[in-house]
Amino acid sequence: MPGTEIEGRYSYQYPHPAVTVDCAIFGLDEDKLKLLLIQRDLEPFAGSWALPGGFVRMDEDLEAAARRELEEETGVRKVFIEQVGAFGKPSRDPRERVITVAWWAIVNLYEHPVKADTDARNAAWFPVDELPPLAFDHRDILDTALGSLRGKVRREPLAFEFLPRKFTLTQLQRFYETVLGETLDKRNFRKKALSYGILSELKEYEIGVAHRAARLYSFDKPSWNRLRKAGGSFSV
Amino acid sequence: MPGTEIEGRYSYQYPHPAVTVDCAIFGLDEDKLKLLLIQRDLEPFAGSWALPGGFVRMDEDLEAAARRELEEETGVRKVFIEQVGAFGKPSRDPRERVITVAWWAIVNLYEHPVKADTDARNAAWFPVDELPPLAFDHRDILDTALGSLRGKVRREPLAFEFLPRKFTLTQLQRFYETVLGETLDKRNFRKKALSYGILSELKEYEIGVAHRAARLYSFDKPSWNRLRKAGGSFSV
DNA sequence: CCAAAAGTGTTAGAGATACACCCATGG
DNA sequence: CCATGGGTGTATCTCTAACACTTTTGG
Repeated sequence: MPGTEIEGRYSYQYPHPAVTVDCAIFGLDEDKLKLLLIQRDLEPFAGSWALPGGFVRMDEDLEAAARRELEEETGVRKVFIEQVGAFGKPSRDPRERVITVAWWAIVNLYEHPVKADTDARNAAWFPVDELPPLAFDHRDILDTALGSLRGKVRREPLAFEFLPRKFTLTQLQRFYETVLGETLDKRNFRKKALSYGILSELKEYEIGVAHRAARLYSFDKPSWNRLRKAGGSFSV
Repeated sequence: MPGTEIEGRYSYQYPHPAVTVDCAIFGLDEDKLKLLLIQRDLEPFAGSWALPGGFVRMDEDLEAAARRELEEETGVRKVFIEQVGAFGKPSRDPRERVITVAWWAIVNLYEHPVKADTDARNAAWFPVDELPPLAFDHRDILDTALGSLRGKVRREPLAFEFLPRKFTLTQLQRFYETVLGETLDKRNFRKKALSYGILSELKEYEIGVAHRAARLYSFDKPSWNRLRKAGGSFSV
């Protein structure tokens, strides 16, 4: 490695830990932020719940490994994922030294319900504020992931990666309230959301609701790109 | 690993890449933000400049490894360091698969000048806006590290980890201007810095300057803890 | 007395917050 | 006609940004 004295045939002169990726997969359900967990069937921590994860293959990019795990668990491709960081306390896995690179993603929970037992593994969505004890150092990882998620969501228009292409302002507000865990003032929220000029007002409305139908909007990506290039930001 | 079917004696069933830490060590010099680089003497990238780094030992925490590298290079202990994240493109090191966990630190450049050639390695400080081409993917790492540094410095009172215990408001302002790469209005800066109530006005003044001596301040950590607990923040 | 940096307040504008009622629809 | 959520505007306040001159000190 850079700055160290390494010979060509050095491969096993240096330690080679196992490296995994673990994914904090968030979903929204009825105004609750939920997390997808897998119940372990083997030791250590057999029976405990854990973040889905797996080994990084030798020729596989870290992000690709995370996406592979995500897809195996949920069937979802092409969502936004973000790295949380590396976790590597020597004792975090009792079997051997395992360094994990953690990621988070936020997926539409309705479209991807559980898809669990395919692997004979038990999977379930838990509200983030009512989680069971987690295996390994997954509680630490989750806490860091949640901080990262909330920070990112505040500063970048991630909501639109998650919402359907056409959405109501109330859906958008709910998204923020649920992810951030705080309530927002309706009028102020709408004013602000519209003020960036990155939402297109459609000539369509919600259907099938037992009350006045809400107008639909879509995310105007070109406007966002222009705004971003002009040094603009997006925050709620 | 969590969610995967692993047996006890599985050690070499799964890939074991090499894992390193690399450190972006920043220092301030005459209103310039500088970065400590090491000139490589071996292939690959012999002669190129690189971030200091090295292998993570099998029983060593990632942060401990980063601190060890930092201390080897600069002699500095007990400074604030922050993880940037893991970088692991399969091709990033031509010799074998190497995943690196990057960190940044900010040290006092005067107190820790170069200390380089102890290892027969050439080390030097470069202004961050006049860097030579870097080895491996270190340019990527650096760019990410700089973003992380600037974000962190804006939101947390890191300046005081770096400045001497007693400092002038001008020194504080310089710190921010240098790290953030932008100039700040003197009156507004002072007003804001003092508004948090986390600076103690000392009854001492700068000495030995050829102009009016500036008042010294110190960081009042208890006040900061109180403010932080009350949900307060610090931003410039 | 000159050079160099310290120190100090006010104003205007932008953005944030607080707040309550009528409207449209389906059942 | 009722329950449910949709939709709207204003006033206040706080925070930010812009801006220039006098003071102190050492040389």
